Amino acid sequence: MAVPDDAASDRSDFVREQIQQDLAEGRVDRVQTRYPPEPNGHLHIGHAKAINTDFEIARDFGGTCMLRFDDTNPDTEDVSFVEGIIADIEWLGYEPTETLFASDYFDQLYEWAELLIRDGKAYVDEQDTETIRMQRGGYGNPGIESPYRDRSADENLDLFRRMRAGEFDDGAMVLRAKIDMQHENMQLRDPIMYRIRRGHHHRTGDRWVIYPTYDWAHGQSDAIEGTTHSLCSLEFDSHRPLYDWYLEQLPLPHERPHQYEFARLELTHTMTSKRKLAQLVASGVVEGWDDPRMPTLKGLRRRGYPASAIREFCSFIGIAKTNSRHQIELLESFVRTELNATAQRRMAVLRPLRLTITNWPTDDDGNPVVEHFEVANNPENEADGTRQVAFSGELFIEQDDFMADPPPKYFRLTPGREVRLRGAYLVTCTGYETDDEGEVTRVLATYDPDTRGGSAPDGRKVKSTMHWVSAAHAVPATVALYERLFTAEVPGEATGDPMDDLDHDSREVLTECRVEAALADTPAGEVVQFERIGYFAHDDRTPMLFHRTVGLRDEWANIQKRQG
RNA sequence: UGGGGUGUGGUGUAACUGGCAACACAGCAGAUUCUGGUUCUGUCGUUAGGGGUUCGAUUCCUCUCACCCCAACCA
Repeated sequence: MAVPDDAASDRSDFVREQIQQDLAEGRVDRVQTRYPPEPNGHLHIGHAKAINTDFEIARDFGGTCMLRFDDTNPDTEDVSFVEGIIADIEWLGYEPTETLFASDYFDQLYEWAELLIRDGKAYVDEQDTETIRMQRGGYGNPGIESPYRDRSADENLDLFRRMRAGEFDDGAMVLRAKIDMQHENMQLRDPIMYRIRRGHHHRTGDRWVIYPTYDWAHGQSDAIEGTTHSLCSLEFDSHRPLYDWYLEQLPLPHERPHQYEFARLELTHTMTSKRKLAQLVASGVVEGWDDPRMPTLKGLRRRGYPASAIREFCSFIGIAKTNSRHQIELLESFVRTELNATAQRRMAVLRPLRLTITNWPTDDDGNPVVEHFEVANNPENEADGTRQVAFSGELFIEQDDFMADPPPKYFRLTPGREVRLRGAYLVTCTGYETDDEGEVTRVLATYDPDTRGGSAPDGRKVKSTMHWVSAAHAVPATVALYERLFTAEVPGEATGDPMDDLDHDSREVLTECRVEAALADTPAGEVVQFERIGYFAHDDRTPMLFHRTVGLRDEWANIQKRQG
């Protein structure tokens, strides 16, 4: 099993402690986990935590981790999901020891079902769904035993074989485990093991018309594969006694696996309901499962979230049994930390405002002089080297970087003030032009020729350094800015429907951006830092389209917020 | 209703199983800085509630409260 070793391996949690104890006391002599998705949808950030947990725990104990598809419901599953899940796990950076399918165990599961029938521990029930549900009791009502509960083993066997042979219609009968209709745990009130379904299965085709339920397939699959520690989410805790009961009835090829439950990952401003996510896609609120606003792994990837940042985040938050919701800001801080170290710096002007250097020289032919400056690709990493950026007398700066009448603590360009154009010169604002509506259309400034490279020989300081592009050398680009898809921290908390908290303006597309020429060479999918703005992912199919991964930390924004 | 699970700063996670409640994110203040970024320093603030055992309780006992899950022929 190959997994990256960037995650902390010295952390402790209730699962790791359990495993240590199992090892120490000789209950197991190896560790095997599995990640068991149903191939009926796309993986999202919540799944990343489960994947991280299963793979990292196995790695910490020198064990193995399988990828097993729990494909026991032909109605909802599809190969495209199998392929998507495999690709997403690989992207996340994990390599399963083996990729397996519960459907490969259908024969074994069937044999074991017959064994239970012969032992008098399972029976065929011919009642309909509604009746069975009513008889299960609950909400203060006692369970009622099915009239078919005490059939002979021979009769059950005959019926079950004919179920498999396709003699009965869908829903006509089911195989049930014979446990205890008065059990206080509802899961043990004669649970369904098999139902008749004529859907086409993505792997077994039409070979089967009966399909095992989750409970009858899951633990047995774990056991067949040799799973030692079966980790799942909290809502399965009441299934654990059933998990154990089934395994106790069967001759297993390995030691018995045990199930442990931990809390799912939830994030603020994020909704991970598969059905509702599908609704977002279907209604066109987002552009697809890989829309950069989606919490899917495909979406996060397109947005520019590094897989390593997602892994680090998952490892950091650890596993616990408390239902909780992590702040999306924490994930974002992991993304920034990773990108700060790795992303190449570039200059990009998102909302251009013309800046004219009025004392800029012309050459012998009367054309403005063009100079080239060498700037660092990443000040955090000298090995990333430098690049050349063209500079001349006509530039674009960010509209936000000039104010004719600035509020307190505004450090940027304003009439009379000197600032630095990053890597180039110190310039002083001498005036500005406006249109009929008073909008600033052009800023005028003079440069100090003695400050070439950006520092003054007399050592004077400026309060602000600003990014810029040369009007004649910059190239156009489209930049998509994203807000949170859901405005509420807990989508749906107020009304019960997450869709009520949807921000229908969560994407702003800027088409007039001017960016430095080097950005045209950015590989598809790569994330760069637009200096002073944020991290942006070059789209993987549309050249010169950039998605904002996450903004830089912005103290000025905080100041403005406080100023109201 | 029955059963199961969980409660620690604004948020999330820890605390050698009885011994100074810590780490991160967020916030605030300062230093550094050719990114209002980064980095560094400081600061803020926590054991759901009552009772009990104990020299000492987040930890043990007890009662109460709150929240989550199960009661599909989904997983």
